[in-house]
Amino acid sequence: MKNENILKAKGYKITRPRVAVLDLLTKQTKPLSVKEIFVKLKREHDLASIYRILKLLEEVEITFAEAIGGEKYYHLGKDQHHHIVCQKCGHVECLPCNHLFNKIKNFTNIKHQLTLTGVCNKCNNN
Amino acid sequence: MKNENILKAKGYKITRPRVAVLDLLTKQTKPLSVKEIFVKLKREHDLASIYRILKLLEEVEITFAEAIGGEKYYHLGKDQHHHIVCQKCGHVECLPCNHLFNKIKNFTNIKHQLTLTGVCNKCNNN
DNA sequence: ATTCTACTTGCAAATGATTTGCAATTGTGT
DNA sequence: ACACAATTGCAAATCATTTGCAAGTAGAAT
Repeated sequence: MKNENILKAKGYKITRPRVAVLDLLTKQTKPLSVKEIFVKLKREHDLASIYRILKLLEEVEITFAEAIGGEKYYHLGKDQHHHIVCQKCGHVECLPCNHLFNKIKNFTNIKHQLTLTGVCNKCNNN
Repeated sequence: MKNENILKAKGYKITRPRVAVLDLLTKQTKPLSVKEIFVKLKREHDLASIYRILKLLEEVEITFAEAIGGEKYYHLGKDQHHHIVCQKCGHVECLPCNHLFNKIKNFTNIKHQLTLTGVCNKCNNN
């Protein structure tokens, strides 16, 4: 199902800023920070609205977010893939599994972090 | 080498707050947020100092940090292991590889994020 | 043990990311 | 085109983190 239809199906309106964010994310090959999205959309939309839109898109599972160095980065889609981030300049690249070892050659001093999230027992019970 | 000696060897002083943070981290079995460290130390030390201490400890590789949902969590040591985080309450558990599948049984709706960090080509060249 | 000095801390204020309240605006069904 | 609820834009609040600076303290020298 097309992303806009997912929104519509759940009763959300198709608004200019939402379309703008979706269209922008569709073109990306790497995750964007909220600020980057704001700027790439030429500051035509309110930053707070972009935050709200991204949170909504995350809730309906059109996008997903990752915390990289104190900032959230957003992505379309659910296909699992990963990232490699420069410790100095913050440059981010996507890391589909089959490219992993090629990309890694371009970095030194490699470290990794794996974080799983789920819903814990306690939260499942109330 | 003992952690305090690592500091001393690099010319840093062994101060009350630094010892307090190190001692606290030594007792933990899970990563702590800065706020948690501040509270567990009974607010006896300045929050800004704790930030500075943790940043220092990270630089000299006594601790390492991970961004979990917009907040940094700190750990002693370099041994690689991972975390599972409740999406609702933020509860964090450590995930040594050999325990991975046991822990996962206590969570539902599991997703994962792998982030590698390194130093990229550009940063290596200047 | 006392003094000296540079490194550290504590406090307050700044910064950066994100959230929230609210009035004005705008999709969407009728 | 109308009406209403959902959504946006703006401003102000909040939360994590950083920074400037004066006062305090660890550790070397005396």
